[in-house]
Amino acid sequence: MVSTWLTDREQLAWRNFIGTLPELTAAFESDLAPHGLTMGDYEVLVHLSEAEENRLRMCDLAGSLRLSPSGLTRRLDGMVRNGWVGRASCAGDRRVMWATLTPAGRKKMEAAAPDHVASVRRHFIEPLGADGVRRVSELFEPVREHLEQLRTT
Amino acid sequence: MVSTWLTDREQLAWRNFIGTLPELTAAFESDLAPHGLTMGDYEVLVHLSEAEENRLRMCDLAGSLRLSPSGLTRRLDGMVRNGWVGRASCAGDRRVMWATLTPAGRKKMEAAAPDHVASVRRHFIEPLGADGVRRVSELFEPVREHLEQLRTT
DNA sequence: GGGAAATAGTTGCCTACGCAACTATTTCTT
DNA sequence: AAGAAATAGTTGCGTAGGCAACTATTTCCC
Repeated sequence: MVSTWLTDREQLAWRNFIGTLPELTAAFESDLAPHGLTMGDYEVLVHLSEAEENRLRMCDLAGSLRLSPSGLTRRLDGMVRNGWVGRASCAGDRRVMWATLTPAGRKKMEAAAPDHVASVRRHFIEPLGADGVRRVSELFEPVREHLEQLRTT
Repeated sequence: MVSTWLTDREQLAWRNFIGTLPELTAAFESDLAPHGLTMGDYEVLVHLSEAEENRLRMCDLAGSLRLSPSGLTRRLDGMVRNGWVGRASCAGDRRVMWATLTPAGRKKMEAAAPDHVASVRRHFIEPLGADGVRRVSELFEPVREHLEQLRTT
C-alpha cells in the first residue's frame, strides 16, 4: 500500500516545501513595496535589463515569466503608465511588439535591486547556509527536469 | 561587495527554488481537475477531515490555509454550493461559524486522495529520491523558522 | 503566387483573493 | 455593571491573471 499515502517523512518534506514559498514571496513583496514595485514588476525590469538592447518581444517575455499573453499585456499596461517600460512595434515583423526598458525603468530597477538582493540573502540564502545553497540546486534539478519533460510532452 | 549581488551558485539555487513550485502546483491542479476539485478545495477537505468532529471555526481554518477571512468565506461559498461543506453556527460563541465536512465532501476527498497522493509521489517524491526527501525537510527548517519569526514580530 | 495554417498581440469575460468597512458578539477594564 | 477594545464573519470594491475569441501578419505548402 505504499502508494496510498505518504510516510511521515515524505509528508514533512512536502509540507515544508509547499509552505515555504508563499511566505518567502510575501517577504519579498513587502521588501519591494517601499519602491512601489511588485515582484512581478521587478521581474519584468530584470528580464528587460538583461536582454539584448534592453528589449524583448512580448511572447518571449511572457514565456520567460511563465505568464499568459494576456497576463503580460496587462502587467505591462501598468508599467507603461508608470513610464518604466515602453512598447515599440517591430519593423521586421509587424505582428510583434517590443517591450523596452525606459531610462526611468532602469533607474527604478537599479534603485530596488540592492534591497531585493539583500532580501533574498536575509530570508533565503542565510537561513540555508552555504551547504544548503549547494544542496538546493542539486535537489531540485531532477524535479524540474521531470516537470520540464511533462510540459513538453 | 558581497551584499550587492548573488554568486552564480546562489542565483542558481534561488531560481531553481522559485521556479519549481509554480510548475509543481500546476501539475497537481491538473491531476485534481478530473475530480472537479482545485488544490484549494482539496486542502479545505483535508483540513476538515483531520479536525475534531470534522469541523473547524472559520478563523482557525483561514489561519491554517493562510487565507484571509474574506478569501475563506468565498472559497467556502463554492464548496457549500457543491454540498461538500456546511456552515453551522456555534452555540457557545455566537460570533463563530463552523465549517463542517459533509458526507458528500468526505466522499469527494476519499475519491481524490489516492490520485493526489500518486501525483505528489510522481512529481515530487520520486524525482527527489529518498535522500532528497530527507534533505528537503532539513533544508527548509531554518528558512521556515526565520520566516515564522518575522511573521510574529 | 495563393490559400491554409501558424504566430503575435489585445480584449471581453470570469475566477480568486486581499483590504477596508461594517455588524454582531464577546472579553477586558475599572 | 458599563463602556472600550478585541474578535468573528461577511460584503463591496479593487487588482491579477487565465481562457476564448478576435484581428493582423507571416510562413508553409502546393
